[in-house]
Amino acid sequence: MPESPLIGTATDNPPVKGGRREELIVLAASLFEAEGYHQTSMERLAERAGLAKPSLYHYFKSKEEILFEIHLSFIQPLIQRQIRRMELGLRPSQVLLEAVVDHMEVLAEKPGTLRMFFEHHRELGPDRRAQMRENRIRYRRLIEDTITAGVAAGELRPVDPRLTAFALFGMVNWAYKWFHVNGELSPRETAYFLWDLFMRGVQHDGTEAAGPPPPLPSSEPLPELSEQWP
Amino acid sequence: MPESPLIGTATDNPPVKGGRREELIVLAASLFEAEGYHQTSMERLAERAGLAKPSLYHYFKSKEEILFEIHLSFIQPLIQRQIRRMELGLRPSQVLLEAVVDHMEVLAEKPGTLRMFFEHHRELGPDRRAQMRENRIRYRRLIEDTITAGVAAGELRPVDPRLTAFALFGMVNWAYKWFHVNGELSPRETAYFLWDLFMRGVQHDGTEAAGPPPPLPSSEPLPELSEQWP
DNA sequence: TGCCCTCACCCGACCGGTCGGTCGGGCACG
DNA sequence: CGTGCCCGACCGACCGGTCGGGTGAGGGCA
Repeated sequence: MPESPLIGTATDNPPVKGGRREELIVLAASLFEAEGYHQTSMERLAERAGLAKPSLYHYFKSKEEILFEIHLSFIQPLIQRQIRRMELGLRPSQVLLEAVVDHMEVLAEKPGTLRMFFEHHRELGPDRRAQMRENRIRYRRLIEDTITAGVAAGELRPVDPRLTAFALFGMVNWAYKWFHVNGELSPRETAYFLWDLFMRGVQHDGTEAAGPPPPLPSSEPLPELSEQWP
Repeated sequence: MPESPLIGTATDNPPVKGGRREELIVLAASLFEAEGYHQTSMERLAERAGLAKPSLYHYFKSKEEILFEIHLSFIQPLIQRQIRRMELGLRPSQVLLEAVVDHMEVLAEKPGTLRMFFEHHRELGPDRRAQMRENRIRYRRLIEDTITAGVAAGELRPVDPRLTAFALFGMVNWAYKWFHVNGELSPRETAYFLWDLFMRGVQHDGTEAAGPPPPLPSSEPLPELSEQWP
């Protein structure tokens, strides 16, 4: 049984449409990644697909629809997988690690997808944009809930779930800017590095902030620099 | 004495050009933020500036030049301030905090600047893009060096400076996606939250990873989900 | 003081190119 | 003989950028 209609369904919009469509979506993402979304014309995409431009419109109603499908192909499995994981009764920390791994694997397997998702959602029309907004919020809540569960289980110290989720998202999502397939680190290793850093930051501190003292109020910063800050 | 020529200089290109130019740069950034870079025509920008389109070309040679100036107005002060801070002999952790604060303050004071810097650098022409690449790398090295210094000073546990810098950048830079001026947290408070989380993650662990055990090798994840991951 | 020239600043009207998208039709397979 | 798939040719809109010219404040000069 499908999701609530607002959230959107993957490829039921076009009824059957064989695997070619999905190939085109992946191809489009990697082309947009390489040459930029706005810099890539439909003509160019068709060329790379071995088609003429009008043929693309046999598979998609518009360029925006392609962009939207790229979005869906990322967020839908991510949400579903996260839900399943949470149902399995794993430790919250473990759930978080697997979520991070999911992200990093998309990075490796569907080049461009992450960039489109993070940098071009505003180019979607109002309806689709709203739909993606729902999906984003929904996924974020899942992560927040996992964090909250981790706190309740005593795995994490008491933290603000919202801010903490944002921080985790930042660390992980940012990787699309620097992660290279065929780099020294595999997606899984990268995921583990980031997750480990995050977990350490969020664990109970045996010594109650042993390191540098919180300099929040005292650090009115570098007065002689302030004025040259426009 | 100015920087190396490749790195670029702020507003010496146009010789004098009163403060109007800078106003236009800030206005453009906030407009691009609100309506999208490609969705904002020069006509529209002119309108919001109370000018006719040709008048814009009195101040800028092209739309790309505006984009470039937005980039510069962010990265130049950031680099200079970071260099100065490092020369002052503060504790590395303190230097990092101030750097994070810098980011968050730009977010509050120059809306749109961060988004342009992170999402539209690929729209710059080859020369300017290369120039910004230099600046990026340079700034990253400054942060990496600060991290290395922190390790040397015993403030941080031994970590990979490159990966750790990326993680920090992610946490901090991502804030442009969720931070709201007039939200509950000020830029400084937000900076402190993120910095604190980071520092905890990077501190010496008194108990050598007291929390969850590293599940890297064992966690071949959820086989029954794997196949539905395209 | 009055004149003119310069130059920063401004604009209505226009242009050329690009690009998303369409039209009408062709081919082949079940 | 429909239907999935494909295409050459075309169109309309938009947008970055230009052209040629206008205005007025300031400054040198007689």
